[in-house]
Amino acid sequence: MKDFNICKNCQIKSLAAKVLNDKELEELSNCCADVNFKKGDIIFKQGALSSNIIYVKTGLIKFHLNGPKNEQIIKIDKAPIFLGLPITFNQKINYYSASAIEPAKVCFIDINVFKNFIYKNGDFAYQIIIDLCKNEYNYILKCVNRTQKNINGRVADALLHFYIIYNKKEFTLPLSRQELGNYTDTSRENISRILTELQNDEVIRVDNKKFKILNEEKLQLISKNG
DNA sequence: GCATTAACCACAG
DNA sequence: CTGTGGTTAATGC
Repeated sequence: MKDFNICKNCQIKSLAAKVLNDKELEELSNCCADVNFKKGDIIFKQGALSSNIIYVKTGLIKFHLNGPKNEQIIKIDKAPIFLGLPITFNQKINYYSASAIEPAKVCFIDINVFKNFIYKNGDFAYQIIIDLCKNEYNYILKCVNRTQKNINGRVADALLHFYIIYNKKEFTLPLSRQELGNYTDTSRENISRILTELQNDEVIRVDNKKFKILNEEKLQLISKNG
């Protein structure tokens, strides 16, 4: 017997789902499925067919794709987030991949039911648009920063990003040096050098994957000025 | 010409 | 997979 209140009782509803009424939430419960992903699991893959709306309830997600030369990490974001709404609505084939880099609880939602909410419920549609707008802004910001900041600034940005994600100055980096390079548009060699340099300047402490931000002000300065 | 920056390669743990 | 050193090309002063 399917639990029709599963979405209604969900504590990590999206902003969009929060504006649904009881009947709609029941409908949603009837067409969604929870799936757990382990660290490193691919949630959807570049080149594959996209058929569901995907909402991540818990976990950390890496958006990545095979570029002309290397694997590129486009962004790293924590739950709760929707994955690939533009793909699901606009394309058929995924033009990038999404992976869990920390255990993730993911909700798959039937595209047609989701579309129906958009047609029928303006508040719901509005919340989805807000979500897309925030993404647009973040991508543009990231694009400019990536082009105009030097490597030190970009690495500092990345570390500050993880500081925001974990909300702690001490964290375990869920990426290899190679991946951190792919994320900050540089080589693993440069990452290696910059991290030891930051450590020598007592801006951070690094022990393998364990990071600690010692001097946030200085890290902010590097992020700003390189 | 000299310094800086970053990419690329090679080799060692 | 990482860290380090050497080399090189591009750019700016």
